[in-house]
Amino acid sequence: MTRKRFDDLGCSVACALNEVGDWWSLLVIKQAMLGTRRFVDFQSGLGIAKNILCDRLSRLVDNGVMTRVNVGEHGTRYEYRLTDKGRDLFAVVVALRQWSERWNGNRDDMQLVARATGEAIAPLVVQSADGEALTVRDVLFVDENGQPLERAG
Amino acid sequence: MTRKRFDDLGCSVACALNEVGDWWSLLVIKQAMLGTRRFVDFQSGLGIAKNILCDRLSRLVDNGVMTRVNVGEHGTRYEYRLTDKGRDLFAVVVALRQWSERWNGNRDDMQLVARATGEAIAPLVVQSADGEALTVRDVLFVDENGQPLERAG
DNA sequence: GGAAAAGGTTGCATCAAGAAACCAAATACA
DNA sequence: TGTATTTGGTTTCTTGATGCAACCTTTTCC
Repeated sequence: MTRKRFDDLGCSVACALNEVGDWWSLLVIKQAMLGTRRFVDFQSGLGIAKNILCDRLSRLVDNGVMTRVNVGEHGTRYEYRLTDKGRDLFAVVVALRQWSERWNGNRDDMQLVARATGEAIAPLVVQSADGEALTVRDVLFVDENGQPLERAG
Repeated sequence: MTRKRFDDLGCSVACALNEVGDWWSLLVIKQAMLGTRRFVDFQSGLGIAKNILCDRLSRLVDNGVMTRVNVGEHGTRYEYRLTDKGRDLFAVVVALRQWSERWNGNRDDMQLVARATGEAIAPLVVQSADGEALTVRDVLFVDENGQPLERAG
């Protein structure tokens, strides 16, 4: 059967997962944030099969997350770069990193620091409009009429 | 071939994706954050096949993201609830929601507001230790010795 | 000009996803 | 109390995705 479409579920999260929700896409994006631009570097850096990498890169390009630019002097030699839309996934990548480090321990061989200070970046916090920290218990899902739906416990 | 393992890639993001990185898991978690606890409610709320839902729920339970509690009076009637680890994925879900709304428009039929004020929550911002907003260009990936790796452009 | 690298494509074997049918235990209901 | 329905789940089958290896064309290096 065809893979289920997620963009008609009436949910932004589903819509996002439709674009970057598969096993490899976010890792490709993270690798791009790390500085990788060439096909072979993505391949060796991630250990991904070439046909899968082809498929993911072109899908990311189709969705406007990355662009393919021709850098060959006499023809076809490509670089894949993040667009603004792709770079804006930084918060998602950081959120996943921090969650994994908190609950699974740091299995990472690299760390993320601020360029200016060299210090580790701060934990992401969901905040209200006036700056209060919010957990999932402090929020409400409301429909378009402002009517609240049930909430997690 | 067996699906590639992501937890031995030496990357926290890969490790996180190994637990919640497939198409359905994050949607199940988001649904749980919305208040859903029963098997049938997940099923009808997401339109997911029962065998897939079974598999995802038990995998999430195995990974400590959710718990299965028996609420039957004389036997087996289950509820699936988020653990602290699961609730801590809130920032990831919010990051994905906000990204999707920014770049794909709001296709959501519901909104996320602070329970106390009723106002929409603030956009997530990656910050340095002293509170400066950071983009992907403002950070450095360093290895365990503090040596910087390349970075995105 | 020759060799190697870059960027794919194709074919094949295996695994997961999706739909529907089926099932046992536990409630609801008359 | 007896029956119908709900709940939670398994099984079967078909289709799609994944991983690997081989091959291929253009481009760059020397």
